[in-house]
Amino acid sequence: MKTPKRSHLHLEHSPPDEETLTGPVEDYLKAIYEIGRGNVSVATNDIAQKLGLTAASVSGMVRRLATQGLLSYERYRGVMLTETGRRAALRTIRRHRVIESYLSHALEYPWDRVHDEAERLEHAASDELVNRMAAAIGEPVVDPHGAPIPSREGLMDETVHLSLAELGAGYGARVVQVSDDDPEMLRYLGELSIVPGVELIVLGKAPYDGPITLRIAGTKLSIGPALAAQVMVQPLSDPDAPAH
Amino acid sequence: MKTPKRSHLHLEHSPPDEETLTGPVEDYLKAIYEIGRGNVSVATNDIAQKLGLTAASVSGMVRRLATQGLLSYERYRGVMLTETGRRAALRTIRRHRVIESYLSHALEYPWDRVHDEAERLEHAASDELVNRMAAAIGEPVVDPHGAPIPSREGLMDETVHLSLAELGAGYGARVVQVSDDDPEMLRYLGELSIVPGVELIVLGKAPYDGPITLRIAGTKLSIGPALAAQVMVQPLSDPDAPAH
DNA sequence: CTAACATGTTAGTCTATCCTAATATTATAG
DNA sequence: CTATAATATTAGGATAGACTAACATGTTAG
Repeated sequence: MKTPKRSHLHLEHSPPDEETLTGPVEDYLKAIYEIGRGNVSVATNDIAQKLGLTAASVSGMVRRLATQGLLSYERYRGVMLTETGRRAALRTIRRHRVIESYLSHALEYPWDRVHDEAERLEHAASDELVNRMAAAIGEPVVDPHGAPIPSREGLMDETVHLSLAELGAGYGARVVQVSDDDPEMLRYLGELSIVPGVELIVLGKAPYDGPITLRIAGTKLSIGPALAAQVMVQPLSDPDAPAH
Repeated sequence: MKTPKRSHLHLEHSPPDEETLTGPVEDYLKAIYEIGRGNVSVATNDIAQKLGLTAASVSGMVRRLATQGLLSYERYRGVMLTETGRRAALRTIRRHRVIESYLSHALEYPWDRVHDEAERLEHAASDELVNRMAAAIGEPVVDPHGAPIPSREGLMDETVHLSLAELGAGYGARVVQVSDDDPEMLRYLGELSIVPGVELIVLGKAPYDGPITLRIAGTKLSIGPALAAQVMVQPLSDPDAPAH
């Protein structure tokens, strides 16, 4: 399928027969994918907020992307990626996450700094480079924050995880993924050893959105619910059972 | 010296208090540096040709770069980098060559493919990334084609080398550097083992721009003068002496 | 020293991407 | 079921970067 399907509108100036998306276009597709988990209709404002743009800018861009067959768009009704758009988004996400992993594993980048660097490199790196990076560090399946890396074929694990804030008192869980875009928060989580792979137990939750008390690797600590909401976990089978 | 000096023109719209050069601007500065070897006045047409643009486009851009203090410009008279422009150019050249070296050493990129990849990455990679790459492969001083890498402080070996085409018959020499931007030519040179570091002897030069006969590592071969002109060499002390 | 050629610049467009301000649509609270 | 709030879109404009066509300046050959 070399030629992307066109939408009903037909304002095109040059035939978009390509795979030569610009940086901003890749950013839009990625944002739309990440907000909509791939196949839900997404609101203009949410895209604008995620990209740090005005809603007006998003309206304009989204109209053009629709004429290029990357998404379907009904005004005032939001936006949904087409299959072509979805593939492009996943390609960019793969690049981003492989680059993050490579920086972390091969160049000892601290985990709070890989995101910004990858944000720029993802638009410049060729597929060949990304694949070589992935091979060099053993084809990782998650990035340093625990986010799943799409395969070369464009498949990604889309499991939705529970957040630590949603976990009931007494439950044990393994940290699966943390939000990746706030370096300061990442440094703080790192200090607390709240990183993908570690196991923890929720000792207690103060009411009215109060702090959550945890035990991690023998240490007791407590964090606020806003932070806990950024930490995705996989509950361990048995309440009160120690991390196996 | 945080504030770049302004030229006579004063059309600026936003204060360029920067270090935030765009990709195209970095390309212009790099091209001007490479054509002028750093401190010679450079012609509009030469810049246009090097960048694959029209002369008209270059005229326009160059005027803007002058208002930003990156180069000095007198219309119809060519262009010369300021100290600020020179530093920016060398920063980009360092990025390019470190990236080429890294791709080659750490990711086993073939030497004919590193240039194009670096051409895109050089605008996206941070100084931190470039420095980590350089450190990871032992602070190389030349790139895979033998071109010198500017230091972090912006100093570069500017030695001008003889080309193989200029070398007299009977002379021995060590290949120092080859032109980097033609992948096909690089593959061919690689097949012939004409790579930086190897020693060779010019056995003969046919007159009227005829082929040049060489011995490299025991093998005899001959190449045309156009190709030989792209190979820079360091003559070895003694004519007829075998490569020591 | 001037005509012809080479080289360089300006004028006027174009596209991509963003913005602000004004307007339109949809959703919601009484 | 309307008035208001929330959301989204259009209108109009800016900037960076590129192009073509027309014009200007320099250089050089007789």
